[in-house]
Amino acid sequence: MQDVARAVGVSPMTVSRAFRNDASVSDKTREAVRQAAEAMGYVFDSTASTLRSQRTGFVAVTIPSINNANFAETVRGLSEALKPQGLQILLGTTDYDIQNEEELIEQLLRRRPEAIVVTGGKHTERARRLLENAAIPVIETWDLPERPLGHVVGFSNAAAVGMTVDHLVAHGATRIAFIGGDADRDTRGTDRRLGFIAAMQRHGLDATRLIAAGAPPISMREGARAMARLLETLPDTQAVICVSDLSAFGALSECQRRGVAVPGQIAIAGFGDYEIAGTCVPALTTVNPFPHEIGRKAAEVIAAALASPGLPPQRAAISPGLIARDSTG
Amino acid sequence: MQDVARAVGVSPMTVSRAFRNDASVSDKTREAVRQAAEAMGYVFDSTASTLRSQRTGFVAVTIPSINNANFAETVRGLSEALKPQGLQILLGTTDYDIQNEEELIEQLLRRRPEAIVVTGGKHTERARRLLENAAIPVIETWDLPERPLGHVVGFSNAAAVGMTVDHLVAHGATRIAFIGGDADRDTRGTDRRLGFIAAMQRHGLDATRLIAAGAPPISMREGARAMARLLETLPDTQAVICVSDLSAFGALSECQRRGVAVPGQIAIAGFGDYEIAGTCVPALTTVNPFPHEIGRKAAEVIAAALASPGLPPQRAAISPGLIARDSTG
DNA sequence: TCAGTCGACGGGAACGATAACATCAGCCCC
DNA sequence: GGGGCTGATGTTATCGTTCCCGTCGACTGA
Repeated sequence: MQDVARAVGVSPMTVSRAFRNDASVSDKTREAVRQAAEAMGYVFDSTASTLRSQRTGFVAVTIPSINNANFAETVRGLSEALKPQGLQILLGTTDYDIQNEEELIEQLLRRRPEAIVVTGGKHTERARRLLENAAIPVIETWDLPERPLGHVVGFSNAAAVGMTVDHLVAHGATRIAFIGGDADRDTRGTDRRLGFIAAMQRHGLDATRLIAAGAPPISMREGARAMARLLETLPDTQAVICVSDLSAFGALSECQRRGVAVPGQIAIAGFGDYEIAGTCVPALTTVNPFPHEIGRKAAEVIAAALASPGLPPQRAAISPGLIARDSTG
Repeated sequence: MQDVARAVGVSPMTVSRAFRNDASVSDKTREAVRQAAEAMGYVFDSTASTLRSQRTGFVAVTIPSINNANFAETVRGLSEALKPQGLQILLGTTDYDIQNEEELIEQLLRRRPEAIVVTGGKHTERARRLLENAAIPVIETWDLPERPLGHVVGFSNAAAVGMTVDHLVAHGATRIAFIGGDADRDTRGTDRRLGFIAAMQRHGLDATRLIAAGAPPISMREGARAMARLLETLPDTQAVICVSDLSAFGALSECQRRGVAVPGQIAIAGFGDYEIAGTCVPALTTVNPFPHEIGRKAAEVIAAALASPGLPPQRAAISPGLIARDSTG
C-alpha cells in the first residue's frame, strides 16, 4: 500500500480510503489509485484490515456434510443473501458428529466471524459455552431447539414427519414402517423417527416397524438394503416413510428390482424434496423443508442482529410443505 | 492474551508459545495456560497471528457449484488431506461463470491464502494475472489445460467421453446422440461435447445428434426434457450419452414414463458416477472421474509445493474409469 | 471581507499476535 | 571448576491496515 501511495503521490491513508468505497476521496484520486494498484499487481490485504478494524467480513457456517443437496441449498441461500452485505461464508463440516462440531466451532471462532450459523440444536456443553462467550449472533438452523443459544431459523423435524404419517393414514394405510439411521448421531434423523412414532401412536397405530439402516447419513444403497430387509421381515407393510429422499429412492429402486409395485403393493414417502423425488418414476411423496429459505432467513436475522446489537433472540419457524406424489397413490 | 498471561503469571510470549504445540514450553506451564484460557473463555485470535506470521492457514478453493456431488467430493478429499497440515479451506462458488470466478479469485486472494485450487483451466485474462502475481501455489483441477497456470490435477473430459463412445460402438451402436448444455458457460460440459464429436468422427460416425438442454448445469428435469425432444425428433437413435449422470437419470425417467425400454430400445450413459447411477434401475453406465482422488492429490501437491517453494509445476493426470452397467446392455 | 462549513487528505498510534534475539538457570563433562 | 550446551522464558519491534484527530484550501452567505 505504501508503494501504491508513492506511485500515485498520496499518503497510504488515501489509498486505504480509495479501496473502501465509503470514505471521502475524490473520484479522480480513487481512479488513479485503482489503476496504479492494478498495474503494480497490488491486492488489498484483508488480514491487516481485519485486525485493525475488528471486522473480518466472515460468517461462520457449520453443516453436517457438504455432499448433501439440502444443506448445500441452505448455504447457497445464505451466501446469496450475505454477499450484498459484504459478508463471506467460512464453511466447515461436522460429519454429523457433535464432537467434531465442537472442535470445528473453536476453529471457526478463532477466525473471529461476525456471526455463526450452526445446523441443529444439539451441541456439546463446551460448544455451547464457546458460542455463548463469542459475543456474536448465533443462529441455529434446521431445528427448533428447546433451549436455543440465540436465534433460530428452523422447523420441527418430528412434526414434518407427522404430516407424512397423516397423509398415509388418510389414504388408508395402517401398517406403516420407518427406515432411518440406527444411531443418535444424526439428531434430525432421530427427531424424524421420534416424530413418526408419536404420530403413529396419535393415530392408535403400531409404531414398531422401524428399520435401522446403518450409521447416518444413510445413502441410496442403504435405503435399498433396508427395503430388502423390510420386504422380507414385514411383508404385509403397506407404506414406508424414509428419513430422506435418498434412502427413499434406494428403497424404490429395490422394489423395482424385485418387481414390487409402488404404490400398488407398498407406498413410499421420503423427506427433503431432493430433485430426484420429483423426477423418478413413480415420483416420490416428500416434505419440502425449504432449505434455501432457511439460508435466506438466517441471513436476514444476521443483518438485523448486526444492525441492532441489542436485538432479542429471533425465532423464525419455517413450515415444511407436504408434496403428495404418485409413490403414495 | 495479556489477561491470560497475567492470570498464569507468565509473559504473553509464553502464552503464545503454549497455544502452538511446536515451541519449547514446559508441560506444566502449557497446561496452566490452557486451563486459564478455558476458564476465562479466551479464544485464540488467528487474525493477529496471521498478520505477524504471514501464515493464514487458508487454502482457497473455487468450485462451480456447492450443490454438486462431484465437486463436493473433491472438496471433501481436499479438506480431509489438508486438515492434518493445519490448513483450512476457504470455499467460493463461481456459478459456472468465469467472470464470477475472476471476482471470486480477487476476493479470496485478499484473504492471503497459502495456496489456491481452482476448478477448470479456463479463466479471464485478469484472473490469470491475479493468480500469477499471487506468488502462491495454484492448482487447476478437473481439466488438463493446454496453458496451465501452475500445477494441474485433472483429466481430459474429452477423452473420458471418448471412452464412453468406444464402449457404445463396441456394443454395436452407430446412431448415438449427446445431451448437454447449450452454451460455452460450463467448459467441462463443452469439452465433453467436443470429445463426443471427435470420438464419433474417429469411428466414422455421424456426430450431429446433439441435443442442447438449456443453460448449464443441466439438471434431471432438463435431461428428461431433452430426452423427450430426442425421442420425438430422432426416434431411430440407438444410444445417448448425457453430460452428467443427473441428466442421464432424467433421460432414463422420461423413457420410463413413455414406456421406452432401456437399454432395449435406447441405451443411456452418463458421466460422473454419482450415487444414483449405481442405484437406479437399470443402473447407468457412466465414467468415474475419481473426484475424491482429485482433492486428495491436489492436497498432496499443495503440501509438496509449500515444503519446497522452488517445486516445478506438477501435472497429475487422473485416469477416469468407465463403469459399464445395465443401461447400455 | 470574514467567520463558518465542508470536502479532501495526512500523521501517528494501535489492533493482537509472533519473529528474532537475549537472558538465565541448570547440567554435563573433561 | 569453568566452558559449553540446552531448555524455558522474557523483551522489543513489527506485520499492513485503519481509527482518530488535525490541517488546509475552497466555497458560502451576510
